[in-house]
Amino acid sequence: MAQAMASRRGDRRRALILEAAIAVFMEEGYAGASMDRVVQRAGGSKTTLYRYFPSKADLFAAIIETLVAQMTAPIDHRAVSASGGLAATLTAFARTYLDVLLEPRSLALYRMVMGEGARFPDLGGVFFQQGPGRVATQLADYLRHYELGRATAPVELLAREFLSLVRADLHLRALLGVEIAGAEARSKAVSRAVTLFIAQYPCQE
Amino acid sequence: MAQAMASRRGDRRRALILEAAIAVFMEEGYAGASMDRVVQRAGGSKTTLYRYFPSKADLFAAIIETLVAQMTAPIDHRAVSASGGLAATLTAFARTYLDVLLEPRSLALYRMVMGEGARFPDLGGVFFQQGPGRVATQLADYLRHYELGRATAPVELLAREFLSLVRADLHLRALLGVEIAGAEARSKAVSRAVTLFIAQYPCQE
DNA sequence: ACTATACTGTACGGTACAGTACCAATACGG
DNA sequence: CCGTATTGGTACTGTACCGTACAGTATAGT
Repeated sequence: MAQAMASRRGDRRRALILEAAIAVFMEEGYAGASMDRVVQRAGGSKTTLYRYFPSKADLFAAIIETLVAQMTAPIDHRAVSASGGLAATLTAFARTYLDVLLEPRSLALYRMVMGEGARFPDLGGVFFQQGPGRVATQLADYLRHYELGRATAPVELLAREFLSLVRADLHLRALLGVEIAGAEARSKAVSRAVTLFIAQYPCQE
Repeated sequence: MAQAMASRRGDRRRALILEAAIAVFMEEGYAGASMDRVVQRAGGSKTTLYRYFPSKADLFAAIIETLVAQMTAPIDHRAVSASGGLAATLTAFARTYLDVLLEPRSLALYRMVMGEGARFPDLGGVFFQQGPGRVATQLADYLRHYELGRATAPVELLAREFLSLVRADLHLRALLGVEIAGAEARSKAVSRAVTLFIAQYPCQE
């Protein structure tokens, strides 16, 4: 079919442009990124860019959507294969979460959503619900199944607290451009978070 | 003296311009804020603006400096007057910290530093050291004096963990534009942080 | 080979912005 | 009341950018 073929070719061009745009927007931010630079990087022409993305705002929306999907994918995958004790599961989950969070793409995504929240209302809400919020919900679901009786607070709250502990100041430092924590610092943050989280339960046993 | 008088008058104009610039930069961000809008809001002329701030980057640096100073002031003050038990002190300190962190000015400051970190290297480092880093150091100093024997980890680490717990996801949600936590949510976050922090110590006693 | 569709290259309109030049007005000190 | 420093107003330069127009080229199915 002609249409199917065209669509496949079009999809490829679209994906190439989008990938180039992600790179440019990551480096320069929304305001700093120019459509001409995207074209230059993608290697096509301005006309084609505007065929797939009618405006800079549309391109930005597509970028955010793509990055969110890329970011949540590994965590979705990890959440399913949860087996073993509580500490081991929490450790594995937290490490995956932290690794994803500190990727350059994730950091750029957070920065863009924060910076352009004013010009794109609802963006922050959608992002939070579909990104960090969903991760917390997944962890809460696991906690709900694992331990019913001895919960000291609602599982949603417990999940959010644990994830905050995992982020610690590593996320903030990375976002501020101070430093991106290395492997040892991440391991330490995760183990401390698990320790503190488990310590909240009554001491017996 | 003529010079002293002139200097005083100049300082006032400078302060007025700076205040207007803070408002504009808070609303529009660095890239979105225009020097013309600053002039329009400050009510002077472009010439005067450029007399005090030779470039947009200089104006931005002055804004950051001012906001950091305004942000850390209340916490510096609070840190000195620490008296009472551990839980009470932690609660008071945390509440002050959280209130400051969720002020619109602080949120805008964080956003600006994060967003323009690429274009202004060292900015993130200086900000972190002088802002959040100093708060953590103050808390660590208090913890060091308060309890020597039964520490489970270095006080610097304990302080950072506690502050992370206080921030929880309230800071992130505010930065993303989801919502700014109200008084009840703040109280709850603080009390949960204190509870979890104290629970890490051995149960005896 | 023919045709529809996708693509390239580039020039252009309109706009916005950083920073400067220049002159008039005003405030302040002696 | 005069002279000096500071300020106001504004027009201007150069540049960068978003988005469009248009004329031509490659690709793929029939």
